[in-house]
Amino acid sequence: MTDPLLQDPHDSDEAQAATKAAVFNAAERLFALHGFQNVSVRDITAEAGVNLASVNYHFGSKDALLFEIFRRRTSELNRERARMLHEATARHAGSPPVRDILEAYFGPPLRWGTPDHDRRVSAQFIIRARSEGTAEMREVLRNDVSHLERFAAALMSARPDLPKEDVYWRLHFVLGMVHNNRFAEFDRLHHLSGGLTREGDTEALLARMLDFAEAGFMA
Amino acid sequence: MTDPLLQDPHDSDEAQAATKAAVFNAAERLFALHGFQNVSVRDITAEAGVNLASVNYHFGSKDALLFEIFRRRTSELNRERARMLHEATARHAGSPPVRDILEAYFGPPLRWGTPDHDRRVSAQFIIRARSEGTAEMREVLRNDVSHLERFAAALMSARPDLPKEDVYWRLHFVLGMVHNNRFAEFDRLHHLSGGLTREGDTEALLARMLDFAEAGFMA
DNA sequence: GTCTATAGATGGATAGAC
DNA sequence: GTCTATCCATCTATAGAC
Repeated sequence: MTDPLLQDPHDSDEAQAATKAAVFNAAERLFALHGFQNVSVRDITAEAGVNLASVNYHFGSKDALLFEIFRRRTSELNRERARMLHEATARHAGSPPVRDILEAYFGPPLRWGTPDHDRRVSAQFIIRARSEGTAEMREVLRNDVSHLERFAAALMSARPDLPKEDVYWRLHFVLGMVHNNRFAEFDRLHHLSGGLTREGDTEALLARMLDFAEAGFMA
Repeated sequence: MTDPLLQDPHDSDEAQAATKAAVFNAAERLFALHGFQNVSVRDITAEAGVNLASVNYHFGSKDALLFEIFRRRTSELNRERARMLHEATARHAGSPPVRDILEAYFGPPLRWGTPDHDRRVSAQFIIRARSEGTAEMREVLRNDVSHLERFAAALMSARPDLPKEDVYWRLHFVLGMVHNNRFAEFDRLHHLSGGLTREGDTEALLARMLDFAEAGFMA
């Protein structure tokens, strides 16, 4: 009975998993709020209530931790987008209209960003990754465009008359609209408009974005 | 004749100004290429061919240097935009159409970004400032919206039927399109499109952006 | 496995010689 | 004013005690 191989491993396993998860979540929140370079391993372990060595023990290094958060969140986001695109395709007999395609791309990150949504920090993390990421993350962002290929193909199918070059450029413009939804930019807009704009109503914002982007695509 | 007050100050003044300018230009280029946090004072002084203490002597600190570059470049950019908006207003008897307003906003940063343009690094510097800037820079970006107010007013005048709230949101979308014109994003688009998109032709890109944004504003 | 103590490296800033 | 040498703070990563 004292043979360690016969001991129930659950207690230590769960404790270890809990520590790892605490580090993961603390890191994601701090990175999303303050930026990658402005958060130290000390900040993370203090926030998570674990000891300083945990980051290296569980993830190998600060950069590896950053990369693991990045991979998991982008994977989840793109899976959700793919699912919505798939559903739109099924609804429209293989070729959904532009608006439905764009909604599959806009919807998930926008809904994640809703105040009080449990994925709000994930949304900000991903936005930060694009401009502040490590060389490794940027390499992935630059080369891993497989999820975008499906959207580009769907858009070409919806607008077969449009030269492919134009579809790609318009997709680029649309990406810019999405990436610009940062806290700081909302603040600025709120200040400029004298409080007229309220980003809290996600569905209204989504509708506005779709109106704008759809018109641009139909030009 | 040995009184220092009577000496011609030009030699030392010019040498000092040359050192300061060398630091300024080296810093702008390195910051634009590699990001603010990835460039050290040592990198800058080595690139400029001056001694390590020059940054602190001429600018006070690394952050103050960063801020001075930021202030000068944004000031120049917004002055150019204001001039173009002013000219468009004069051309159209006080109320230019949406496309001309947008061109005054898009044109200057896009033309700065043209390959081989002498302001190409300035354009990238400004784009980086938005997402990587210091707290002080972000404070300015958030509060100093005076140049945007003129554009918002012009757009409201061009679309008096549109609720002001909509004008502000669409302006926000348009800003996202402009801010997304980074080297990394062009690379990604180039990769996605299999080489179909060529950002080198600035006037063609400007026309594409105006087609898209104008349609979005007219929706 | 957890935690402390510390190594090892880097970078911003500055004193002081010239 | 310019430049070297150095201080001092900060950070990641790890060795070693428990």
